[in-house]
Amino acid sequence: MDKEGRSDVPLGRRSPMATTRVMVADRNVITRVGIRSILERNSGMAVVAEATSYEAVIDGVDEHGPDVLIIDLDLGDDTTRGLKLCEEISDRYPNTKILVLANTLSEMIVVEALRRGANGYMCKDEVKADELGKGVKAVQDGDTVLGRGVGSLVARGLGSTRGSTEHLTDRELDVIRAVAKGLSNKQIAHEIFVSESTVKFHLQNASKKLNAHRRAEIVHRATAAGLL
Amino acid sequence: MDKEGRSDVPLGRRSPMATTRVMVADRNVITRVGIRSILERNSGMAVVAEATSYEAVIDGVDEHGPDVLIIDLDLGDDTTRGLKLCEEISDRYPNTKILVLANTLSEMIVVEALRRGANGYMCKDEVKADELGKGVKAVQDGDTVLGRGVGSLVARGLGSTRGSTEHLTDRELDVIRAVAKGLSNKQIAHEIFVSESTVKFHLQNASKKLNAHRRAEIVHRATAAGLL
DNA sequence: TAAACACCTAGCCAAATGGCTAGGTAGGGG
DNA sequence: CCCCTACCTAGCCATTTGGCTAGGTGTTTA
Repeated sequence: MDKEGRSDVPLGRRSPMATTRVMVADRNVITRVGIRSILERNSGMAVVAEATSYEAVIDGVDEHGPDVLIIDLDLGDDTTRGLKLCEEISDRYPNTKILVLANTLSEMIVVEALRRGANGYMCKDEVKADELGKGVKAVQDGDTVLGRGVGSLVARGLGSTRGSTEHLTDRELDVIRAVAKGLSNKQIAHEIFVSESTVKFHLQNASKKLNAHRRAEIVHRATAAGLL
Repeated sequence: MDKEGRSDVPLGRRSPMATTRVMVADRNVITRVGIRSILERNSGMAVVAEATSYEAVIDGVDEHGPDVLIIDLDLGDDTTRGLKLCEEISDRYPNTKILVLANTLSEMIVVEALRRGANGYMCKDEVKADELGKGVKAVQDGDTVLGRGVGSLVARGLGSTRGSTEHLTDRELDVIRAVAKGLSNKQIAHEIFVSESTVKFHLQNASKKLNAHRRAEIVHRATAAGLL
């Protein structure tokens, strides 16, 4: 998996030309083509790489050292991996700015992504064609970009006194996924090899974090947040 | 908005040229641009209209009489409207073939869409670039197209003895939405002005239709099916 | 007109849930 | 070293649920 070396090539601003080198990570061809078209239409941008899986993102960034990585966090069946990827990329390749382009909009994910090194967050369904290019330029310049709707969402979140943005632990997610499958606490306990009490414990904690009071609501909110 | 007339022009195969006239309905710019790029890349196709709302779809079809309408059923906050739209379009404009291009894949929605006049169903995340063009051509030729993954899904569904594809009634959806909000049966009963018994009744029916046994699972499945 | 459907209501009972208190371990970081 | 976090367990009790049976209405459709 690990391709070794290659870090000897200086990343970022390597070209004397003013073209912004963009990499697109999205499992959806239509979206990739769309982004490419929009970006290459007018402004001096070039899509130099594409990826459709988490592994390919790392490889691509390592190989092409793009100025900006446009990424949909949901590249598989575990959005959490997308978050971790942000952390890894921003950590190992600080010259590559990250612009998250998500399908769904959830305060929790937005905050989490930014906390882990993303430089911008936009929502596919909200963004207008020209905003995409501007967003890419902005993150490249070191700005933090929050697309249409995203900014106000986060602002509202910050406004509320409570830090409603605590993120769920792995175990809590395990339990929630099981709940979504319709399992009882007893069944879940058996499935993940803990006692029923523990299952209830995790659910109680998840309830508080998600501000829900019934398991059906927990599932709903977790789904809406894109955690499932 | 409404450009008047134009319906005097005979629809379909109007042009001596072989170009297929396509209309794209999707709220997402990126997707619209992507589809346009892919279709116009090689094959003799032209995107003659776009729409981003349910109303605009009708207007657009009426005005441009496209050969094929590529549509994402989810153009607002109620997928059900997308289904109804299929019915209306295929009813009033039989010369316009409908190719559904969905984000999510749910047997229930697929079957329902086909039943209501859609000529094809593909999933954005699964489709490959060349398949899109082929799909459009195929539905234009009168074929029924089921994209990658869709076919096998439906086949599996038909294979199972049970007609697991019954669709939820309005009332059932009301109740499920309330459940997703975390309300108890009592609260739901109060909210929609029926007795608690009725709420339980609707939930029992929904359970059977969705093959779920717990309200959390009902919410999950309904969400996965794009009904929420 | 009969069947089919969506809709509404009642009551029963075992099981599951939510909300709480009150403990325990192990690891990481200041 | 202590604090914080994630993780695990126990018990209590009121409330909610799932699953059932057994009715009712009005509308649409064959």
